[in-house]
Amino acid sequence: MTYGSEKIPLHCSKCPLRRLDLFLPFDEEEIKFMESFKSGDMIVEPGTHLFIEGAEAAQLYTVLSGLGIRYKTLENGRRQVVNFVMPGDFLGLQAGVMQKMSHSIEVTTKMRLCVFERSRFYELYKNQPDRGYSLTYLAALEEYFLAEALTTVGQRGALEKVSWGLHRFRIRGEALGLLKNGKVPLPFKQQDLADALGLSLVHTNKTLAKLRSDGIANWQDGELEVKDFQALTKLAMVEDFELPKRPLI
Amino acid sequence: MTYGSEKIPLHCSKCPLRRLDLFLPFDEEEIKFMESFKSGDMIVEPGTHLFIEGAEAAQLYTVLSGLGIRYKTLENGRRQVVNFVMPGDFLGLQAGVMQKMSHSIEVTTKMRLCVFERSRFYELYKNQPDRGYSLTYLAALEEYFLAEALTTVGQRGALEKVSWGLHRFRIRGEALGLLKNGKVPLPFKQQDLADALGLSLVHTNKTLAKLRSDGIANWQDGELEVKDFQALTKLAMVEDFELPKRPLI
DNA sequence: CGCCTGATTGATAGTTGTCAAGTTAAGTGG
DNA sequence: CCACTTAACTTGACAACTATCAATCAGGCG
Repeated sequence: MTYGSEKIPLHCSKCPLRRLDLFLPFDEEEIKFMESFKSGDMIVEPGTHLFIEGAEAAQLYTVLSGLGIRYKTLENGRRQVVNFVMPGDFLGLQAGVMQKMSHSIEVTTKMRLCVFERSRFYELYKNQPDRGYSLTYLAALEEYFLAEALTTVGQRGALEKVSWGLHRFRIRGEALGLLKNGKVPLPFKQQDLADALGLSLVHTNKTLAKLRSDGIANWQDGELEVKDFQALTKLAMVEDFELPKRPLI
Repeated sequence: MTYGSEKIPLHCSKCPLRRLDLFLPFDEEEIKFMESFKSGDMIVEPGTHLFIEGAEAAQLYTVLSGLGIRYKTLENGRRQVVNFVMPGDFLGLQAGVMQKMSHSIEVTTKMRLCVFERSRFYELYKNQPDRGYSLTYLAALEEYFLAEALTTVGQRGALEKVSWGLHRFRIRGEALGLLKNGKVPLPFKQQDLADALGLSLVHTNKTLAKLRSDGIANWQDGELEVKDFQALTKLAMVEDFELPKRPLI
């Protein structure tokens, strides 16, 4: 490990994420088990690749803070951003059950991780059925988000796509308690969003400019400010969207 | 249930799907448990909706034979086909762990199903850790397929998309033992494929015509004949694709 | 100050969508 | 048994959206 990683002991019971409404509650016994299951903490720098598409992985992670990107690459060099990684996400579930990962994960901002050993993965199912259940839950959630993204990329136009993306960022950021003064941090590049939506960088840029000049949303200097949430919601066609609660591993 | 359903007892140990190489092996005890877990068989006619987006579901299914479509609809009336349902697929996992389904499932050809009660879902985790593990496995597989589809819809051009779709059908059909005389059954409509790839019906049709006139693949009368598999593979940009084995529930 | 990355903008080209009409095959009712 | 209807598939013409190309601009950093 030359990740520039360092030890930072943090007991699960003190995990700041638990306080968030976004996550399903934990009982004492579960916390105790997870504490024993956890093999350590780790901090990684921007640019680090936590997983590489097609490779096996010895460690699995829960994101405590920081942001990243899940992506797949094609023979022709193009890249599809499959999802954005945010605190609370469990990374490596695929490597846990299947042999390898189907996508890569790159760290965008300094990230703090909780580390687990893949070799002990099956223990969860054997000793803690609830935790196994939670893992299926998380996998089903990922499936849900991916289906939404697929629908967006397949059926929405450019303005709707970008609106959908920003709406999604705003909702997730808010649920994580990152909303301050009407703004959520959004330190990704326009190219990242373009690759997530299946649009070209240029067209994404122009669409963002339109949302800005129409007074709907402002994404600049790594921060997103939604000025007219209702209009954004309408453009994104997600009238009744509610971010589902999720288990924390 | 007015689905025109009928009873057809079939013991799990005699399930014809087990013989296929596509599925991971089962031991005696597992078969015994599944037999007790299963609540019945059912046959449904084309046009039936097994699940409706957003609704809760009391039953979960394993597809024994027949084909179907998973899809989501948007406010503007457009439809995204999220995946095609084939024998061996487990339906309703999302409803099992989360409250509701994020997509609908419609039956395309007469389908035979193995039925389970959602209320007993948690038993799997409690009493049969291996089965719980398998469910996570299946969910992770779905995630994998969805990510592939997302990459296709987001980053490939029309000819590549259609090639990818046909390649996928050919591979899945073959793995299910449906390949006969170089043909696999493909009883979907062009509109279904178009909705899966994020293309218009007209353009999909014209792209299929091109593949046909180029002597690469022929999809007509509900059957797909791949005449130049290598060329198709190249167009689809899936050089080293291997269909992963999967557990059967 | 020069270099590099990311963002921005205008001009142009191309792929894909939309419209409309026609064909084929299969069913339905008189 | 035959006209009529309907669903799915075809095909050509045209419009629209989005990509690509090419510059320019702004900020960070050695």
